[in-house]
Amino acid sequence: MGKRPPTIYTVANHAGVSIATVSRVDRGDPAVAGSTATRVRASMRTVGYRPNGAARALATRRHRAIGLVFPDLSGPYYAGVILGLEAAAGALGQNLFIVGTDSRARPEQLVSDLSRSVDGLVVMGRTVPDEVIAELQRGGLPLVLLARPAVGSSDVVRTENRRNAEALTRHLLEHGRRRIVFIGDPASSPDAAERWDGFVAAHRDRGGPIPIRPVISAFREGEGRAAALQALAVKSRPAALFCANDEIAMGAYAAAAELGLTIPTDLAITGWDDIPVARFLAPGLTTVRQPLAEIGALAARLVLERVAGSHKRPVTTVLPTEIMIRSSCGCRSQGGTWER
Amino acid sequence: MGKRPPTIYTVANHAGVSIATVSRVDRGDPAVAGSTATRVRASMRTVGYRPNGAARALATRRHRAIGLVFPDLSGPYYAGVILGLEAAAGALGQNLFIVGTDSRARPEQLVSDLSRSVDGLVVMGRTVPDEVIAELQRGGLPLVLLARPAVGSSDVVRTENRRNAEALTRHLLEHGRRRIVFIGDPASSPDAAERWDGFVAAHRDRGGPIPIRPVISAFREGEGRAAALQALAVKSRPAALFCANDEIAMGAYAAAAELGLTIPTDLAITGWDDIPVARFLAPGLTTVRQPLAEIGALAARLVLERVAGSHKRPVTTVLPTEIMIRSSCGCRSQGGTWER
DNA sequence: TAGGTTCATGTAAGGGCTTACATCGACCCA
DNA sequence: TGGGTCGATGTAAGCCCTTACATGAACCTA
Repeated sequence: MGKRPPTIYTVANHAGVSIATVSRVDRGDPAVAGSTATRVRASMRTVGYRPNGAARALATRRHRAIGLVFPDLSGPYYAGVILGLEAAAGALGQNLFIVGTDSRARPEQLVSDLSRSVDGLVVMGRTVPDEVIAELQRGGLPLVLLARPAVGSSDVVRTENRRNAEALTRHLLEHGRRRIVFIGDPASSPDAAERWDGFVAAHRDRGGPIPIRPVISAFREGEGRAAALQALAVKSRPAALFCANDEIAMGAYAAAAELGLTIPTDLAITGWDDIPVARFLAPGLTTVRQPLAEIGALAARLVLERVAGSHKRPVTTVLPTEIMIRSSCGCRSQGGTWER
Repeated sequence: MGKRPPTIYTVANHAGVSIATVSRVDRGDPAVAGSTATRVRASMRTVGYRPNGAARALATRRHRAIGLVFPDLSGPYYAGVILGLEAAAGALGQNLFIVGTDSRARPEQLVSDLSRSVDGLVVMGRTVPDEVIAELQRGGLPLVLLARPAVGSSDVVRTENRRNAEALTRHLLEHGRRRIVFIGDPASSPDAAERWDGFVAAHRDRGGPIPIRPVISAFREGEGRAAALQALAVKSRPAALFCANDEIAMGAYAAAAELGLTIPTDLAITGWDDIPVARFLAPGLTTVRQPLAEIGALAARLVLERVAGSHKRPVTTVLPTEIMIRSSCGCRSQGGTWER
């Protein structure tokens, strides 16, 4: 019982070579003669050798891994970003650690724990106190911040919010929807705040005392539905709901259905993110596409560049977004035709 | 340039203690006197010490991490499982490596690479050749298989498919829907195969030559829509579509809308998984709930039990599923009321 | 006051790899 | 034939921790 697993020494003995040669074979070093390599590989197989990653990491001083800290792993938005991050990290030969802070008691502890085992870290949203971020940064850990205000000199990846929020709001206003309610909490994230800014700016441009009221809500269907029901319960019902993300918009769809309101005739609804299901809703959801996978991929690349030491100056990248006009804003034929 | 990061020795020097004491402080060993601990912690902070996880892993022979191999990280189904897995792993103090095989060229390579850095592995679906699984198993790596046929003596976590597929099909038949088409490829996964089996069994029970045709499709909205359009294009239009998962069902909703068919009056549709959005569709989607988070959590627990060596005998767990009757099967009032 | 406990800390031997450098033949050319 | 090259392999010094065991001081008891 408790027998030790085979190590590089086991293999070396079995094959009658030195551990250096075994190591070279394992790493595919071409300096090893073909015949030797074959023999060593055979030995590896027969003794059941599985190289120890920790030992390798210790010797090379590289973990070959990056960490991703998320507020919450669920939801299509996060899934999209993770997907892109994972693919990019993988393409660069790195493994990906993921950690969701929502399920954990002490995020700081968790993050500093994670930081022991990675070469760099991607931190998304308001998951970790700035202080912890700064601390890690001071320790020299390559860091990329996603959808989060900058801290010190980290790289930051964000997406364009303000301009398109303004454009989309103007679009609704120009279609005669005067009374528009913003559903989402501007204080919940920098992204939400910027969307709110754009929303307000569009109204200001048009002049006049137009009713603008943010309704607080978490960014999930259930909360969106509740907030929409509340927003629609007033005497002078709004003509449109500007939802801070697509999940909220889906909740708003449900609310509209419950109240017997037809979209977009009685009520226009817009979302944000362009999650995969957005186009399958009936009517298709007008929303703003974020390049989810690209956000993740870019973050991975940046953090790995830092790990490799190739860039020093902190970079803030703002990725473009794109307004996807479908039917829910009242633009196209109603019906639920399937649209790109 | 290239200055080495501080190690345990740096801290020991700075604090005037031995490295053993520093180690003890770092791990919270209560044997250290309070005053010493305080001093050491101060030194850690001032020199900017970040413990090296690889060195620790090497010394303890534990990576404190498990790996998760996925076919594809996107989609609500996978997201749900990952979420549960991550939370459970985190609660047990383990980190989680995730790897999606879809984005990678050589899954075997990838998995054996990953296996160097984890104490155990969770493999989901048909992502990796059985041979590779067997190899790892032989190497003594704790392994849990998810939604995948057993290989050798691994633990397996699955969910109940057949019985509820049969019950759901019978439900449709009893509501007078005679012509039902199964949308999904039974060959694509054991889960799909079992759902198909249940679907067939229900028909057999009712006797008679009822049209049963599986339509091949990947498990995504787009493919579901295409398959549904095809299924509905025949002269004697089916009265119901039994979709192998919810994403396919969403595609079917889109197809129905395009053809001007009302759900459930003209066409009943059922899904599988009960992804979060299912209840927000209009009409609410009748589907079968899988305990997504629980699947993941259970897998994490099992693999960690194996790591700890507490259980040896391979276990196959089949988690129960639950039929969620909403409106799309024709059961409740039509309209889009929001239902649990 | 000698011997025994207890508590805090130190010593040193690993843990399993990578890699700079040394070694050793074989081969080549003058 | 001697010296030089080159290619394949070995030697050994790390990489940074953990932990069994040793040490030593302080305190207690008979």
